[in-house]
Amino acid sequence: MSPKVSKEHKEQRRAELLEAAKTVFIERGYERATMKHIMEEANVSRGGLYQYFSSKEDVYEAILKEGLETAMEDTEEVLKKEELTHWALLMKRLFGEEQELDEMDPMAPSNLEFFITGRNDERRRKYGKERYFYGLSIYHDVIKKGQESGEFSSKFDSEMIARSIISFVDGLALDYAILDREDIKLKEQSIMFIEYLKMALEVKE
Amino acid sequence: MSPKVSKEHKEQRRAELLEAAKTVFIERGYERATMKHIMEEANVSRGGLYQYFSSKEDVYEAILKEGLETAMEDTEEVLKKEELTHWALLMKRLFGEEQELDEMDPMAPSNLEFFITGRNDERRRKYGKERYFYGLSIYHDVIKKGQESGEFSSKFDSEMIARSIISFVDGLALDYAILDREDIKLKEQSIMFIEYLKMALEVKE
DNA sequence: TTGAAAAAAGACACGGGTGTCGTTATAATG
DNA sequence: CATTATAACGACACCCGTGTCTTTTTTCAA
Repeated sequence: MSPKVSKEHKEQRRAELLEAAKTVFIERGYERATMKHIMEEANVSRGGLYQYFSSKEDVYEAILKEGLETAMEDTEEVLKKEELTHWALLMKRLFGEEQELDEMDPMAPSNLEFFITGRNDERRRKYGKERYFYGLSIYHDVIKKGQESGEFSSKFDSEMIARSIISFVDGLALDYAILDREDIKLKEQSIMFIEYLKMALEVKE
Repeated sequence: MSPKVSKEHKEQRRAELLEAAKTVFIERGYERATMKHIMEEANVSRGGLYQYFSSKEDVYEAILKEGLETAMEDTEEVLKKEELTHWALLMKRLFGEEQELDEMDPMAPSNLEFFITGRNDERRRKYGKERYFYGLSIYHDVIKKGQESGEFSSKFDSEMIARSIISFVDGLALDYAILDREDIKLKEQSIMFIEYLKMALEVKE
C-alpha cells in the first residue's frame, strides 16, 4: 500500500531527468537527440529513465508543459502591477520583465523543430495549435484593451497585429536557430519591430 | 568510352526523380521522408535511385539548388522591366509576379525543417547562411536604392528593414507549416506586414 | 533486522532505414 | 545482329534507436 519512496524524492528525480533532457535538447535539437543521450547526461540507466517517461516525445511534452506553466505565472505576475500602460504591458509580454532584446530562449530552436517535424502527426499538430492560440490571445488581449482605452490607435485590426507579433517572434527564433549569433542581430531586429508596432498603434513614447 | 545512354535521357530521368522526391517531401516533410518513399513514388528501385543520388541529403540539395536557380531567374526577369517603382519592385520580389498573397511555396515547410534539424551540421549550416544572405541582399538592394532615389524614407536602416522582411517570411512559413490553412490567415498577415513597410518607408500609394 | 515493494539496471530482440554489391536488362554502336 | 557499356534491379548486411523484460538494488515500514 504505502509507497516505498517518498513523493518528494520522486519529483526531485523527475526534475533532474528533465533538466538533463533539456541540456541534451538544447545541445542536439529534438530529432537528433536520443533517449541514450539523455540517459548519459543524467547518469541513469535505460530502465531508470523509462520509469519516468515512456518515450522521447513524452519527455519533451513534459518540458513544454513546464515551460508554458512558468510563462503563465510570469504573465500573472506582470498583470498584478496594474499601474502599467498597455504599451509597457505589451513590451513586457514580448520581452519579459528584464526587456532583454538580445536574449532568446535556448529551447526555442528545439521547440520549432518539435512542432515542424511533427506537423503530420495529429496529436502534435493539435498541441501546436493550442499553443499558437494561447500565445495569440496573450497579445491580442492587451492590444484590444489598449485600443478600447484609447491608448492605441484602432487603425488596424488588433488580431492581425497580434498575429504579426507571433510571426515575428517565430521568424526570429528560426533565424536564431539557423544562423550564428553574430549574423542574426536579435536586438536591432527587435527594435525595428517595436518601431513597426509603435507606428501601427500610434504610440508616442 | 562512349556513353550507352543519351545525356538527355539521363537528365530527363534525373528530373523525374527530383519531381517524385518533391512530392514525397511535400507530403511527409524532410525528416520523415525516406529513400524508400522516393523509390516508390518514382517507381524506381533502390539501385536506380542511388545511381543518381548518393543520399537523401543529396537529393534535397538538388531540389534546393533548382529552386534557387529559378528564383534567381525570376528576379532577373522582373529587373528587366525597368519602368517599375522601387515599391512595386519590392512587392514583386516579396510575392512574385502574380502578387498572390495567400499562396505559399509548398516546399517551404520542408525547407525550414531541413535547415533547422541540420543546424548542428557544419555543411548545412553554411549552406543556410549563404541562402539567408542571398535573400537578404535581394531585399536590401531594392530598399537601399529606393531610399537613395528618394522614393523611400531613410528614417530606418535599409538592412534592418530587409532583415525584418526575412523574419516575417520565415515566421509566416513556419506558422503555415504547423497550422491549418484556415487558422493562419496568410493574406491578412501579408497585408498587415505591407502596412508596416509602407509606414516605415513612407510610401504613399 | 527483515521483508515487501518499488526503483534502477542493463541485456535483449525488434524494426526500420541505409548504402553496397553482384546480377540482370537495356540501349547505343559497329 | 552482336557487342559492350551502363542503367536499373533487388537482396543483403549493417547500424542505431526503441521499448520491454528480467534481475538486482534500494528504500521504507513493521
